[in-house]
Amino acid sequence: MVVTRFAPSPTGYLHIGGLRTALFSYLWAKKNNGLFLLRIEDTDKARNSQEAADAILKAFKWLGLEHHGEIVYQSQRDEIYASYIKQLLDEGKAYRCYMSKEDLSSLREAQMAKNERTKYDGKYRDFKGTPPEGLESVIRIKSPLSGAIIVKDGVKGNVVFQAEDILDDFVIARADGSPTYNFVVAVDDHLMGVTEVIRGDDHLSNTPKQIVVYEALGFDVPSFYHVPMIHNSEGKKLSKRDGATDVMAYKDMGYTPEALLNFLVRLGWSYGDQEIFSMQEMQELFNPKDINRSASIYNTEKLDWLSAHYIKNASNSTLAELLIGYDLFLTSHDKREILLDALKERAKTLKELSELIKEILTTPTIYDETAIKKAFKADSVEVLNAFKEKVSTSSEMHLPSDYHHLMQATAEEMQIGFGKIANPLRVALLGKMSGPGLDSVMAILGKNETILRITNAIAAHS
RNA sequence: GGCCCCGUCGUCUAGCGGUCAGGAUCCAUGGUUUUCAUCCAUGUUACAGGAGUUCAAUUCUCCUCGGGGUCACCA
Repeated sequence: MVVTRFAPSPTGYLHIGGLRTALFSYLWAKKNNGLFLLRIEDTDKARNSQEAADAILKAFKWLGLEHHGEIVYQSQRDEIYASYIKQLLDEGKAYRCYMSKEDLSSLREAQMAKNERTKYDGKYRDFKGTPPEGLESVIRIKSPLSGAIIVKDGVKGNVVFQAEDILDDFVIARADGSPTYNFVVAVDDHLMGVTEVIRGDDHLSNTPKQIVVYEALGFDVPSFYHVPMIHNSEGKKLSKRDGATDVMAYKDMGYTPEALLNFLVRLGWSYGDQEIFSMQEMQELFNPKDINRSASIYNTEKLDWLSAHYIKNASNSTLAELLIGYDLFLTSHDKREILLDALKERAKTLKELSELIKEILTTPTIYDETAIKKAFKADSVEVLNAFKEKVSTSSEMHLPSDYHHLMQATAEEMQIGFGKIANPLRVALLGKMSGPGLDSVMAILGKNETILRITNAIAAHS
């Protein structure tokens, strides 16, 4: 069975990059009828917060990404880690190191001065004497001093590291006894039964250390897929300074989960020329072996296009429901279909759509000057009056076609082109030159509001 | 700096020795439309550079250059 996981450290909100690796992990588990697990990496008590963990969960909920089983909090697993650390100690695969932080940093300085790689020198690796009195100790794992460590990576291929280049006896438990990242990752991934680790490629150089832990503990090493970074426009790793990287900010901007997820799944992954993926399709088609090797630059042009696509293809009832979040209760509006049909292809986000709706439903009080100049000619008042007269004396005015017929009749009777009536009417109804078809606008507004707006415009400009 | 990864249109990408280097987005132009938007059509733009291997390299190898990541008692 395929078991994947997402393992954020709760130091802040869920950002775009994390969401993408979470999505990849989720999709791969789904595709294989496997498990997608969630683990909160909060071993560093000083840096983590429950609020941050909750924020991440909230984002998952909005996006509809569901994880299996209980959430694993590393901060609650001290005894488990302690027992494995004890095991390594007992087996002689790890040892106590009494070097003080001061000594460690002067060791580093000396190495840097000699232009050597900074690493722990193994002073206590084979220490057999009596432990120094009153000194704190950390626990270090015995790493191989030489030889190659090969990370078999599903996207990068086999990556070979030389032990002497990168390894030293790294700390697996701090002075206060708490375990460190590279240790707990390996322990938890094993205990949780994780078979495939999909994560950012900033973790690639940590992987050899984790392999050291896996091997010391006798665990099977899972498969790795290191996903390239998402860069900002400067080509650097996406950070919190890059503006809207909080996933929930996209909700506020009016993007839907389906648009955001579709956008993200195509960042670093592709399936031929296909651009549009429903959640269903993603689950069927995603495969981590098709992940790109190179980093991508974050740019929301395509997100906007995707978002517009999903909005104009959404059903009116779906949109009406989403719009409730913008204080628009179209569910009870009898002109809902006409309104949404007319406006949904003009909005890139739900927020825009809501603004468009509010705008059209608001009686204009100011009229765009250039529009007046362009459309409100000397004979316009006469034309509008004639049209208004027709509207007021007609009884059944409901459909766009009802209004369209009256516009046509007016134009014919006055022997003028259609534009002679449409242009001033547009300004009268909307206050500007652009907008949806007028017949739809009037059907949405209804007879009384239509007459009112025409009357207002005439009064303001005659 | 050591180690590791990466390098196709501005951006997201297809390509897995022989292609007019394809699609999408963006931008521009034209058409449709009473206007705008949508939609449709058309167009501009890319294999970082240099050596090799080969009958043939975007594709394989090496070097250079460029970019990124990582080197903690953070994750």
